[in-house]
Amino acid sequence: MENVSLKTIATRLQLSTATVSKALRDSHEISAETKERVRTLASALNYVPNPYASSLRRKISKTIAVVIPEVADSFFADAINGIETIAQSKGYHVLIYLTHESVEKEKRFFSDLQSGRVDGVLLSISVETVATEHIADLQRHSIPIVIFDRVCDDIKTATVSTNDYEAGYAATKHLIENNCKKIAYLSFSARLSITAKRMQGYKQALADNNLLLPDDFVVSCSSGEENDIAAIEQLLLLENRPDGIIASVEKLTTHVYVTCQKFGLKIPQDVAVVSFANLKTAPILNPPLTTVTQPAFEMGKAAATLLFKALEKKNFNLNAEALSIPSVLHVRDSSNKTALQKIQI
Amino acid sequence: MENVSLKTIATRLQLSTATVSKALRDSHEISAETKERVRTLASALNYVPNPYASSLRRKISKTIAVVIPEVADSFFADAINGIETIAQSKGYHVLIYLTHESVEKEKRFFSDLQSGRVDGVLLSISVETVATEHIADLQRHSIPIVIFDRVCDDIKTATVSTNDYEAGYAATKHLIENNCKKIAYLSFSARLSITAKRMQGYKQALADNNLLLPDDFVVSCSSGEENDIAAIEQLLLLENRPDGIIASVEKLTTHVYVTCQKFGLKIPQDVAVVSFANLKTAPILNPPLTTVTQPAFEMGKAAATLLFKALEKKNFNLNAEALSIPSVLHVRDSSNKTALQKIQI
DNA sequence: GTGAAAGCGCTAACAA
DNA sequence: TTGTTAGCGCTTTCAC
Repeated sequence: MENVSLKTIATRLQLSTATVSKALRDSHEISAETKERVRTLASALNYVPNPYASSLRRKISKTIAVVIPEVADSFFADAINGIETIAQSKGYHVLIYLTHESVEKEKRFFSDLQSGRVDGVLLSISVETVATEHIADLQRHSIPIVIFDRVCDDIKTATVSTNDYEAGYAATKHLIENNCKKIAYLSFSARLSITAKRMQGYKQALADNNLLLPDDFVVSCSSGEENDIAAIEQLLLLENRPDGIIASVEKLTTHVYVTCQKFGLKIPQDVAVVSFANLKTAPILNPPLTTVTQPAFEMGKAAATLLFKALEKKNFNLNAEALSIPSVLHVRDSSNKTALQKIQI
Repeated sequence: MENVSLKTIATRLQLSTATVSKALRDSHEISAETKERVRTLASALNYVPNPYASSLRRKISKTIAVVIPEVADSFFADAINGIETIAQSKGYHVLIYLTHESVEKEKRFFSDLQSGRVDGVLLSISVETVATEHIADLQRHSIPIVIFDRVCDDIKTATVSTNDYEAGYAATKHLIENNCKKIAYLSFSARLSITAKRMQGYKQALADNNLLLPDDFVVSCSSGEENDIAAIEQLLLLENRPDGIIASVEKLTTHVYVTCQKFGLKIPQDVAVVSFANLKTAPILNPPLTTVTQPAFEMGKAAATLLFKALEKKNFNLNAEALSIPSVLHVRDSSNKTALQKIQI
């Protein structure tokens, strides 16, 4: 099938491509009659403009990039959903890049994005990302970036996050109120904003309740599944083992549940559990899991909305924006045998 | 920051853009010395070629589109992972389009893709898709398409699926072997290849075991969460209620579990359950869920690999390809109190 | 081994 | 209101 271009239409209608182009973009300088003729033929021929030709000329791509660590995580899946919803409504296209938690990949993506391939970027940094020159580099190319969830203070731009500190505090307080005295915190990587803030909240709640805990109650889990499991097992084998656990990321939940079962520990009687998770199956776990649920979909929408504001108004100052959307504590049996609650944090 | 182009490098080196272009593409007609000078300056200036200019000229975009119903589903999340892995290794970019089960959106996406925006498409059709003209249209523009998971016989192209019929059969047989006599099947949409084939397997297994069941043991669930829940409740309130349930898609699992609990029905004693699902939490559900697990990641990789074969060899015949990667039946407590098994179907 | 010139399909400035 | 011209940044003959 031969491709139809502006020229095809122009020749057939004895017009110039410029006129056809303007007609299709509904320019006021074209007569109603010509517009009509052009539109009719265009749709009859099934004309679809070549976006790259337009992009080359106009220097805008109508495309954004989403750079995230992974998709197989309820948070990111929901966030993409939110992003895609907004992008679709704006007629934008969405490129997906997965870093798989590797800075090297992140850097490669960012370097490529200097090419003009996209008009803006939504980013959630990899766990390895400490230096942020690659991000600043892209900003110097005037590509607006909005960082969501896993933010980074070094990067001067808009952020969309949730109240991680308060959530960590609320989760811990909740466990304390349910008679936990020895609460462990499973960290993902202390470098990551989200885990760090959640941990600060956890520590503050402990301090506010005069609970002093040994150092090994904060367990770092970020060096592979095997190691994570080993670390969790070690924690639960401590003579002075915890009676409460806070899992700072969703994927640790299964390990905690499995390990408890392996050691014959009952949840919540022996160990109460709260996870930062967006699992749709939380209510049907054994036992139902108390979760801190992030507003993933909303965060995706908010981040995309901010990005489009920056794209639409060039004098919009992204640096001034730091949105926070609250998480929700869903109390279920894993931390509490009695009431089912939904607490806005 | 001003953008560096081929021209920038050419002027600085007193060369023509043609030479620079060839040097960067490592053409044999350029001297080693010139290549070296060009490469050095290019990397010093942080030159990144404009993909759209190249695309316009060469008529290839190094980009593929993934058109799927949703992301917030373990199968599609894992599949994207597989797709992205292959795409990254080929230096390709991935555009994501979510149909949210709407043909209208699917059609709009396919119409846009006629523009030359992508070199190929990976597709899993929406539940509403019956007519497939929009897909054939795109094929007429010589864009190779590989359909995965939710295939469609009307479309003449390569497919990657799993052995849905056998999986449906195996799941049913498994329940029968575990003493279920009245097995219900929760369909998603009978039009969809996957649910239809799973159902055929289910029916054949029933027939092979001389189990005759009333029509209302096949329940259609595809008209919204509310309705799905109502339908499942109705099923479990039947006087002659099922003692086994097969959920043909992941998202129905929660509804089944919740409804059973609501009615005080014990899984598996009162009702055994098997779900087609890729839930990472299957082992820690209450009770652990017996699943038919699709090889999502592998299917994504296989589909992408096929697409790239078609992209690389223009005489590669996609129509001849119909790959099937087997699912696995993970037997857990929801269908069986005793042994834990992993059965290759 | 290098360069000049044309052109991919579109848009924008300027004439007519 | 319409058309001419130039050019976005790159690749590709083809000449030198």
